[in-house]
Amino acid sequence: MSKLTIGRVAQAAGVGVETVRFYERKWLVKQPVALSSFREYPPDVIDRIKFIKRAQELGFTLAEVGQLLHLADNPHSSKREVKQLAGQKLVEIRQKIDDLQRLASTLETLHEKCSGRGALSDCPIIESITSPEL
Amino acid sequence: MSKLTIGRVAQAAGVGVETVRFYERKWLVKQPVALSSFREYPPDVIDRIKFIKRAQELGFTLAEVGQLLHLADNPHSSKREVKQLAGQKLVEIRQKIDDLQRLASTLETLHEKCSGRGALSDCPIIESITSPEL
DNA sequence: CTTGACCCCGTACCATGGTACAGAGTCTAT
DNA sequence: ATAGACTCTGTACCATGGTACGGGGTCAAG
Repeated sequence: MSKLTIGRVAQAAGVGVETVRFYERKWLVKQPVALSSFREYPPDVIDRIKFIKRAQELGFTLAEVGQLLHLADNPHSSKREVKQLAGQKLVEIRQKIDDLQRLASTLETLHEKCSGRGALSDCPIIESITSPEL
Repeated sequence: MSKLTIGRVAQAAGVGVETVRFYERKWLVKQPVALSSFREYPPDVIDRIKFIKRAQELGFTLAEVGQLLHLADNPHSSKREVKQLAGQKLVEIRQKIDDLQRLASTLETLHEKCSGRGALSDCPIIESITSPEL
């Protein structure tokens, strides 16, 4: 008992079986020592997979989740390291927001300037794409 | 004269030769009628490629750029259609901004709550990933 | 002892927007 | 006529995060 097959793990963690194997290939989940010919997981792997999913929701790539897990696994790691990862990610996200906001305001201006009526001639959107004149 | 080789076109448009061929495969640039065994482009293909690049900067995918080009090529198309594409894109971008802002504020809260000092125990960031309790 | 459910591995495929290569052909200038 | 620069086609590869499939092996219940 207390050992889980990959199917049960996947089910409990809310992912597909293939995803668990994929994470294993990416070293996010340790390959379990199996006595039989099937993988046998300790129950805590479920939380590990949920951790991965949650970290992804927070914007971390799998490579970064790997770093987070490595920190969480290592008794010598510190809050500083984790905070730094989160800080970097925050900077990245803010940058992306900034880019998108500039994009949105350009597009918004064009959208407003276009009457949306008649043939394509003098369409401000097409014209702006044709000659940006920034 | 007045016919350009792919190398000159690419150079003039600021992209690689492979990119021009890639656009051709994606039907964004018409395959030119060649008398010789090399592609021979009319000069206006340069503007077409610049259009593609500019539209990408405005957030359109190549598939959407294809639609825009199709509209721009077609004498029966209307401002309405172009405005609609721009409007859809605008909605998409605003949605993305919204998502990222919620992400940033979550991450910001966690980042602030973490002292960044000491070992990993009780790190609010790790704890939040471990049990989201949203 | 057979059926069905599950698992194994390896590989290929999806979208996105290109980039890079091999091995060949062609064109231009000297 | 030959070197060098350019071009041709077709295919494979990059990152990202998986998903899907083929062809088997294994395991428990009936």
